[in-house]
Amino acid sequence: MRISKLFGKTQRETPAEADTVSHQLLLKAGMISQLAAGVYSYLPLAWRVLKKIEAIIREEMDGAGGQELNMPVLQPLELWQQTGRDKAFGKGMLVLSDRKERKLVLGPTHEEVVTSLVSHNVQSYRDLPLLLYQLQTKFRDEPRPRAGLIRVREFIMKDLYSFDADDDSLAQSYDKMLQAYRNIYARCGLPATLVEADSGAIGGKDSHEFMALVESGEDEIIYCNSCGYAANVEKAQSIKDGVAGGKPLPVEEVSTPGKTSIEEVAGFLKVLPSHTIKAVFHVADGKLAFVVIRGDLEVNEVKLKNVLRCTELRMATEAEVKEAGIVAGSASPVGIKGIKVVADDSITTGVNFVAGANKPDTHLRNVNYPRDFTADMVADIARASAGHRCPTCESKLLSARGIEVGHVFKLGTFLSEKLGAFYVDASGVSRPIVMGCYGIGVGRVLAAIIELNHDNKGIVWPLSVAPYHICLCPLFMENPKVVAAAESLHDELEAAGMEVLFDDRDESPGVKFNDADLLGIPLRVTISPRTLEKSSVEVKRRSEKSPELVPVEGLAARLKELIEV
RNA sequence: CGGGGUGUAGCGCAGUUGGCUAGCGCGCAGCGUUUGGGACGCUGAGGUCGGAGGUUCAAGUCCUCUCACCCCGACCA
Repeated sequence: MRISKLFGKTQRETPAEADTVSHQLLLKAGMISQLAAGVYSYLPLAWRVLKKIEAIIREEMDGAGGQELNMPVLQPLELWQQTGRDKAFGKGMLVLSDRKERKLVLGPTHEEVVTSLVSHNVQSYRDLPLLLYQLQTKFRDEPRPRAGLIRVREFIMKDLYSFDADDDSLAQSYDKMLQAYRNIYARCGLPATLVEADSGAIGGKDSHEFMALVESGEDEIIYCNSCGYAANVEKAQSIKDGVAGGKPLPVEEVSTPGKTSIEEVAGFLKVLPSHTIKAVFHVADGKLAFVVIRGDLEVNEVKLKNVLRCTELRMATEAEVKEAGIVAGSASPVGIKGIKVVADDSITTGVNFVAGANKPDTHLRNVNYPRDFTADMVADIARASAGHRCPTCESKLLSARGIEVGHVFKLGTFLSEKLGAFYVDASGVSRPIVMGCYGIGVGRVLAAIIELNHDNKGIVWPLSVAPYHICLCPLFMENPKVVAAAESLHDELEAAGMEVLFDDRDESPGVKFNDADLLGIPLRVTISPRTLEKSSVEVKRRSEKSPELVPVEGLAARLKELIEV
C-alpha cells in the first residue's frame, strides 16, 4: 500500500476531544473518525487491525469447536419480553418502530435470538454440546460513551454461545473457552488477567472477566498476590475482621450535638468507626431501602442490587429520606418500621455498636444485633478494598485498574426455559439446555492493545495485529536511485507475502520517520543515497532504538526472519 | 439523568467595553529553494462564527431557547 494513496491522514496536533492515550493515537494516526457519541468509522488502517484481531479470534473459536454464524441486528421486542431481559437492559436497548408500528430493538446482544434459533434446531442430547459464535455489530445505548473505542455504543463483538446437556458439560465448555481466551490475548500481545465478576444484566451464575491492567481503565480489580485471588470490585469479597467481643451491655442513649457523619460521631464518642453502624438509603425500583453497614465499610451497590433483586438502584435524595420520616445523621435500624432493612453481615461480627437513635443530635451506645434490631435481609453487601484481607488466604488485598476486554458467563437454563430450548436426554426425558456465553469487544481489544503498547512517539503494534509489517521509507525521492530501489524492494517484499506500507510521498525524513513511529508499524526499512552507497538499507524495529544495516540482496530473507519470530 | 465544560476553515486556537472586507499556526493547492527526526519563501483556495429567535443603527461578541460534543458520577464487551 502506498501512503500517498492511503485513505486517512496523520495529524500533527492531537484532537482536543481525546484524553485517553488510545483515543488520541487512533485519531492522530487517522485510524478512526467519530460520527456521533460512541459511534465511529474505522478507516483502512484500523480496519486492517480489527480484521487481524478477528482472524485470531476466529482461529481460536474454530479450534475450540465453535461454528460461526450470523444473526439479525433487528430483533423483535417481544423476544426480549419473553425472557424479561428487556427490563434488565432498560434504556440501554434502543427500541425502534417499523412501518407497521411493530417494535424492534437494535440487538444489544444475541442470547435471545440464538436460543430461539437453537430451540428450533436442537432436539436431542446427541446434538450437544454445541458452540455457536458470531462476530457482529451490536448496539447499546450507553448512558456515557467515553475514551474513544473503549466505551462506545455501536461496537463489534465476538459472542460465543455454548449449549450443553448439564452443568458438568457446561463446566467443560466454559474451561475450553477460558483457554481459548488466554490464547487470543496472548496472540494479540495483550496481557489480560482473569478475574471473578458480577454477571450484571446478562444474568447467570458464575462469571469471569478478562482485564487488561491499565491505569486509565474504568474497572477496579481487587487482587491478592499471595494466593492469586482476583475479582472485579463489584464482586470482590474481603474478610470483615471482627471487632473486639465482650458482653452485650444495655443500650444507652447519648447526646451527640451536631455530629452526623461516622467520623464525627466516632471521634466524639472516642470509638473506632468499626464500632459504629451506619445507615444509608437507596431507592430500589422506586422503593426506599434502609441499608445498614458497619461504619468503617462502604456499600457495594452491585451486591446490594443483587440482594434486592431490583433492576434500578440509586441513592435516595435528601427529600426522599426526609419524607420517609428518617432523621438523617442519626438514622438507625433500631425501632425502624415500615421500611425494608438490608444489613451487611458485618453488623453481626461485633457487639456494643454505636448507632443512631432516630432523634436529632442523639446516638445509642451498645446496640446489638439481633437483640436491638432486626433486618429483612442480612447479606454481604460491603465493598472490598485494598488493605482488607483476602477471603481465601487472609493476606492483604491490593487494587488495580483495568479495561474489561472479555466477559464469560455460565448462564444456566433461565433463557432456554423461557424460550423453549429443550432437548431429550438419553433416557427420553425433556430437559432445558444449559447455556453459557462468552464475549469479546473487538474494538475495545484494539484500543487496549494501544493502551499497553505505545510510547511518546505513537503506537507500537505487536506484529500479530499490526496493520502492516513493514514501513518502507525511501528518503530523498528526487534521487532516481532511491526511487528505483524502493520500487523494486516494494514489489519484491510484497511478492514474498509481506505486508508493506510504502511511504512514497515526497516528504522530509523527519515527517516520514515520525509518521512511521506514530502508525506503529513494527519494522521500518529506510532507503537513502547513504545506505545505497553500501548496497544496503536500514532496518529498524519500532520497539528498538538502533537500526541494523542489511544488504539489499538479503533484505527479504532478513525481514522474513524478523516477521516470523 | 445529576454536576462541570466546549462549540469560530480539515486540525489546534485567538477574536478587547458590541464597530468596518472574521484572524493566527498547522494542514491543503501551485511554483521555487531545501531535507537522515515534523524545512523555508512566494502565491492561492477554504467560514451561513453549532442552530433558532430576540435586543441594537450595528451581534462571533449581549439576552432567551435549543442542539451537539467532551469530562466527573449511576451502566457494560
